[in-house]
Amino acid sequence: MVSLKDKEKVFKKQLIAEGAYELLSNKPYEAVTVDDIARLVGCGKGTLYQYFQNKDHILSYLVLQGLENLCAEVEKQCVKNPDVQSAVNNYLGLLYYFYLDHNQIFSSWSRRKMDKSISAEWINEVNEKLRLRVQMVAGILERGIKEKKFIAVDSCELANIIETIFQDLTFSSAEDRPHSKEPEKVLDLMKVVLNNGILVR
Amino acid sequence: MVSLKDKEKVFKKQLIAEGAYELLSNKPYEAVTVDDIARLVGCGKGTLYQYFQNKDHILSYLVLQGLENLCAEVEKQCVKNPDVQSAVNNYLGLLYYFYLDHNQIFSSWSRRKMDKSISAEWINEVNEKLRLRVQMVAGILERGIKEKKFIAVDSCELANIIETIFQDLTFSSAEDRPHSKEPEKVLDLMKVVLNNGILVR
Amino acid sequence: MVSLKDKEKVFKKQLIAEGAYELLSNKPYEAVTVDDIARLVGCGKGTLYQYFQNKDHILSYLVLQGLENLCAEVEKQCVKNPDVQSAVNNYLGLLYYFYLDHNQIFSSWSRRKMDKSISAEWINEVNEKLRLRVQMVAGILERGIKEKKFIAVDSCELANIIETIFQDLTFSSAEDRPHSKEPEKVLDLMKVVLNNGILVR
Amino acid sequence: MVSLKDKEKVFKKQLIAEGAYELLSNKPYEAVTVDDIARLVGCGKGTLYQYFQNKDHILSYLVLQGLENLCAEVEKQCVKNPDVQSAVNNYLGLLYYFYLDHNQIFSSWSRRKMDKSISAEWINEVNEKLRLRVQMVAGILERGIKEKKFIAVDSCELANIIETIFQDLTFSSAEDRPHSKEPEKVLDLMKVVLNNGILVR
DNA sequence: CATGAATGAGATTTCATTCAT
DNA sequence: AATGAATGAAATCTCATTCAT
Repeated sequence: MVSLKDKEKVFKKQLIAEGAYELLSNKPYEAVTVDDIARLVGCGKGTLYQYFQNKDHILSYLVLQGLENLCAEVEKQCVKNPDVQSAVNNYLGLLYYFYLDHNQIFSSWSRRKMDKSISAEWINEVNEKLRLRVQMVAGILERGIKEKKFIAVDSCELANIIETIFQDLTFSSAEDRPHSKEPEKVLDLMKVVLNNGILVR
Repeated sequence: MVSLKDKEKVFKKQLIAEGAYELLSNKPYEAVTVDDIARLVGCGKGTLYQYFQNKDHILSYLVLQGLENLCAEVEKQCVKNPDVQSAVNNYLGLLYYFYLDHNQIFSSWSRRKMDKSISAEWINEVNEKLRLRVQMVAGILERGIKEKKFIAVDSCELANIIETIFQDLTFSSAEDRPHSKEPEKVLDLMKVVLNNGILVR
Repeated sequence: MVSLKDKEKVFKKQLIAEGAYELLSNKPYEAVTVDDIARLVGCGKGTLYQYFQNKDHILSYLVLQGLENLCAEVEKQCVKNPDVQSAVNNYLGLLYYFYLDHNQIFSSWSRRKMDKSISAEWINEVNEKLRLRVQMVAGILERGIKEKKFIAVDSCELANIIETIFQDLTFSSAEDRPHSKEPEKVLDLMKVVLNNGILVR
Repeated sequence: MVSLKDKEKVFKKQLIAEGAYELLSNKPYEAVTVDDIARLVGCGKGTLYQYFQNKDHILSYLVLQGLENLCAEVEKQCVKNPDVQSAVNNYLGLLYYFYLDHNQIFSSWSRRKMDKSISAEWINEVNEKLRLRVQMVAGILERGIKEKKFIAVDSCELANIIETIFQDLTFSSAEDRPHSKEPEKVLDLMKVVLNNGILVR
């Protein structure tokens, strides 16, 4: 049984995470101060440090939570989908909107990782989740290849490419490109291109 | 007539830019100090401020110079190429290797831009160049569509998508993905997918 | 008549003091957090503040209690001892082992006192006890001088010097000096030197 | 040849060290902020960090410099003195006044060392110097024992004890003891006791 | 021109103390 | 009476930029 206190702590941690998410998904890590987060959440700076070990821990938590949610959704909408083509299209949609929200956070995270500012433990947790997801998608692609629906390329490699394309398709620097204003149209076009290529048959 | 002094100034500015490029293309902006650059270039910190207004100016200069070089290359290898299909494939290659080198710098730049740390003047200059290039590519695609070689989609939008895909394909966070070790193979696969899609005909 | 509640309070205060003693006699004041003490004692942080006004109060309490215990022992083993020479030697032993235990605490205390962090009231209480003890020893030395057993110097001053020597003999910085591993031998040597000096007669 | 700039740097480092000495020899390390030192020296906080790696480095520098000066003095006044008894008495005087000045700093230093806050390199440098000095004194005592002027005890141990006695004789907590106001008288008494003991022959 | 010492704003993090439950 | 979550002052340290030489 989980005590009331414990539930409250979990709730508050989530509250802080949400405030941090609001800021960190719109501004780069370096431009968000711990004070900013505390102020938005409506608590003192010190309080944050009761729920997270340090600023990087907050970021890592957001990355991991995002990935977990995405994985669950992929499992539901793609892995369990018997039709590989619609499974892949669903996946593209999930990825697209996911990175539309989380790109800034992921960008910040990989930067911090490069600087070796992030503890190995958190890096491992995230890598685990990333690997898991690519495997799920590779499995779907493999299925499609066996069913002769997809071209016969290395499924893992293709999964990685799709992953990367979408991550960066929503990359922050894109904010002033024309397509960013009509995300659905962009997604549709992406699907057409990915499925059929740009060459006329 | 350009005086000797002016030539010297240009030369020295380029020297500094090269040193800065070496550092800024391998580490995020925040992890590179002005001291680092000065030390690598072999001059005093103060000297940098005689050639650039501030640290952000150095970054902007690198971005702009990179784009200019790329534009010139695109003009030569793509715009002037009568065969649209090989023009596009050349462009993919140029983009791919360009971002392989310049991704960190572009990532840093867009982050700074978001923080409103970068002066409007430099942002405009860069946007100008970006727009110019997309237009060049859109022109090629348009040509291909007219020749019935490419599917009939909005050429501008498609140009943007290609642009973004490649920028992010080389995104820094990719450093531990499997494909990062064999860039040529990745590029080939990208071309296949982009040309023909993943669906078997 | 003392109520049961009062007895409980005294008992609990002592419990806290013992936990604090364990930590504060091994680490400098600054390195021991109120949290540490509460955790060792097995109660909440807030509880400590019901028995002590603040962290400094805990320290002062330990100093005072230590001194009181020592005074009682000195009274028993030295003041009431008819043989002045063995009285003094007993005193040296008491002092030596007392400071072996309490040095860190005394060091912390005097540091806090210098910072004016400690309330005048507690300082006075401690000074009172210190004075009392020096007087007891001075009394013994005086007796020895009258009995022509000790050299005729100012007894108060000599008492102070002995006090200080022993306090600092066990000073924390000594931890890597050779003698720190054989305390009894050190004590013996101290006694010899103090009694007879280092000159051969 | 040493350049003018280098000389200036050494001079300024010394200037900062002197300011820091003034504060750190009167207050415990924790009670002195980096700001305090900078303000006293008359420079910005950042300047200190150009001359010292961090706050602990300043402390270590003071400790080491103090020890070096003392060692030089001991060499001159004691080691080279042919009369062992006056050599020892000179040593007592040097030690006494040295610790009168440096006690707070040494106390702070050993506290930091305990907390493992101080880099191993600096600890080694200081330990080296401490060992050197004890050896010098042990040599003198040894000489005295051979000349049958001192009692035949382990010279190293005795040197250590003298060292410790004097370090702590001037220990900060002593500031309100009566003898602290007349340092010369205390020193004289110490010499008498150390030479002849307190027992009447 | 070139320099690099000086600067100080600003960031993260700790922890004694309070106070609502 | 007991608790421990919340607080925010205060500390250290970094680094882009300036400016006297």
